[in-house]
Amino acid sequence: MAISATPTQEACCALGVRPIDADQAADLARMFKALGDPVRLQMASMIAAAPEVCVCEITPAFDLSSATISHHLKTLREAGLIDGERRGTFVYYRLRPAAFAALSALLGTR
Amino acid sequence: MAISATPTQEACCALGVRPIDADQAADLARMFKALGDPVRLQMASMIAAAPEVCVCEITPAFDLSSATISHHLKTLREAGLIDGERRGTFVYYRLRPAAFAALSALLGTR
DNA sequence: CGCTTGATTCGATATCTGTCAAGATAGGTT
DNA sequence: AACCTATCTTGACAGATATCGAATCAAGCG
Repeated sequence: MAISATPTQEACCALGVRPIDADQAADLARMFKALGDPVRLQMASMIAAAPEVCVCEITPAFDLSSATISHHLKTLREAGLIDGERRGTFVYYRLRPAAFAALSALLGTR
Repeated sequence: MAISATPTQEACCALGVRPIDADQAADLARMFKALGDPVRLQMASMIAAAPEVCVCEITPAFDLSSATISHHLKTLREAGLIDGERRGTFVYYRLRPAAFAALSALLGTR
């Protein structure tokens, strides 16, 4: 029996409602992979806790060089999870709520 | 001012409601990392689409050796995302819905 | 028991990733 | 202009990861 378009009780979550093709999988996997590092996950958590966060606040929160911090922020940015904006000397990052909502919906039951 | 227990409008999602400590971050990151590979994400999607799926159905769905398939399933299993059970010659995997619900809640707005 | 088939583990290898030091940019201040 | 600070980029390297073939384990069957 084929998988129907209407979600049946068989599917645990949206993930199972319809098969994921390779292109979608690549995009989504990039986002999950970005969250798949403890440092980046904590960064995302920091950024999620406020409307925006300055890199100058993120850097001292980790025992890492600023090069590494910058690299992780780039990874999150290129995955589409955060957005950065320079204002004067400082750079501020904020979350992209739509990206998080999409991932949440994919994993969620309803 | 400390971050209150009640989510304010500042927090995009549960991720930002309270800071994630390093232990939590490690556990959660392992789950996200497991989903952060296109092959494993498609595997999870397959498994999510049915109550349980035989490895013998998963293997031919990818252009990979069975050793590699087994390795990816182990990664998902060790991340706590799926459970495997041997019945006779075959091994069947099913999703752990609680794990997916937890991730979904973490990323979701509400 | 020996054989076959499904699945996992082992060993090897090529690639990817996290990290830092050092150099480059951007923007403000004097 | 020269200088300073915040951030990013580059280059290098150690450790992790994806992949395979071969060996091994598990279970049914002759």
